[in-house]
Amino acid sequence: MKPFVLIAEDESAVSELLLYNLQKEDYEVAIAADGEEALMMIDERAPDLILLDWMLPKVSGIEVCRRIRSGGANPNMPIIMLTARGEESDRIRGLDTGADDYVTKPFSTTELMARVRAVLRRIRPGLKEDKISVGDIVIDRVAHRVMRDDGEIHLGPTEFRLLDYFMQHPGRVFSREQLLDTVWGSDVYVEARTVDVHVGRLRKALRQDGGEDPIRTVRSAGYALRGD
Amino acid sequence: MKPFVLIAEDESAVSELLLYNLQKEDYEVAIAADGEEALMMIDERAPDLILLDWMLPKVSGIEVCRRIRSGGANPNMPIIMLTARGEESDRIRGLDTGADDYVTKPFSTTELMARVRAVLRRIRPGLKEDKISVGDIVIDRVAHRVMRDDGEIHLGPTEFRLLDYFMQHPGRVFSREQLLDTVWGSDVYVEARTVDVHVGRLRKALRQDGGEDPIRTVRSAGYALRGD
DNA sequence: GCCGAGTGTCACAGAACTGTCGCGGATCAC
DNA sequence: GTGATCCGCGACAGTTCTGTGACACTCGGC
Repeated sequence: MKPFVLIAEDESAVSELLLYNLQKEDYEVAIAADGEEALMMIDERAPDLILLDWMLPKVSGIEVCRRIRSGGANPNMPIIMLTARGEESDRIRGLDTGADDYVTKPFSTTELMARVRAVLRRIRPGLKEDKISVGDIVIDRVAHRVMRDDGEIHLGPTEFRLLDYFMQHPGRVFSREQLLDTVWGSDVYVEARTVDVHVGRLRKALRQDGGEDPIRTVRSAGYALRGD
Repeated sequence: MKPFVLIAEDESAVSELLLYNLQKEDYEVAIAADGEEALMMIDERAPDLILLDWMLPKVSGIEVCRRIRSGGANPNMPIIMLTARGEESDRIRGLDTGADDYVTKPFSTTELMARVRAVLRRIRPGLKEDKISVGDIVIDRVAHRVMRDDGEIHLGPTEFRLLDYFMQHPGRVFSREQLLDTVWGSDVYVEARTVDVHVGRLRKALRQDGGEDPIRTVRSAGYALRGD
């Protein structure tokens, strides 16, 4: 179950940026452009986390925050406030609006993502597990090890990240471009065919002890890990 | 069994900082943002230690402290009070609220961590063992000695701390940066490659009597002690 | 001052990993 | 069938990362 994040922000430049980054980290995301819409969506869709702009049209962010806290479906709903630098920043900290965290604009997206993870981990522990297993494959991200049928499998860094990503979404098909974006990073440029080679290497490593090939090729679409 | 620490603190800046540092020292941590939540979690999850803010929304820290001491599951639950400087600090010491220790904000995190360790050691002796063994390696932190197959191994101070840290988390991979942060200290600046050299020296020392290399290199990630 | 132990940095060689290419086989549309 | 794509895989050159010996520097003991 993906965590569902609601962005309440009227500047589309900001909300689009957040949307892009959150989706990349595999959250389900929705955008509300004003306070009224935000309150409606909070009520209807019960987000796991709200990124709430301080200033919003119709109903301000502060008011939204207050209303959440003072009743409604879930008064403990995690809230991260977004505020422009200097925008009553001193008073904000003093006010007991009840946000879980504050971020001042302009913000670093990586920092914000880290805070999102931190807040969600606190609320929904076990969100990012140390160990995942799919079928007979077990990946231990803390020890950085991969096991299959109690035999250890050695993978290079890229193959490890690739398998890790597949195992977070078993069964799902990813295009080469998607894989390059997430596993390699959106900033590096490499040929799409490179993915094929690494998938090949990953398959070879996983087949070592005579196991079945756990990766499915979807012609003209991409690759997927065979779900269980 | 990891010790479980509850942070009862409404300022997220403070609680996040504590969260980060406590997790780094391998405690299990939870945060309560007000007194009510704190009491609930104390009841439900029986923490080994509470870091309790003096001023808390809904139910104050003092009141939480009083309620713990005057009955409930464990009246001897260790409590470290966090108070703002000058905030009735004189009276606090006079009051018999029954906290085990007091720390005034702003506090040094290293000092607070030391106090946390101290309180837990007093309450749960043997929590941080004097001796740890992983595989055939035994480290005695009190005597500052390392044994392997009944032969003593001499290590320099840095190598000793390095091995000590590895042995607290066998199997886990640490990046060079993490190791510098914890083993060297976050305030000193040294090259990341320096870790390699010390790991090399540690390996050499541990290989003295012909034993296997107990340290695993994880390319582009860091080092780990081979778990048992 | 001298000494030895301990430390941080560097340079270099070798190991491990990466991205690309090209070929041949598999699969698809018609 | 047949031409056009698409994919698996071995090969390879280039790059990155790691292990280690060497060396200079610090620091406390004497």
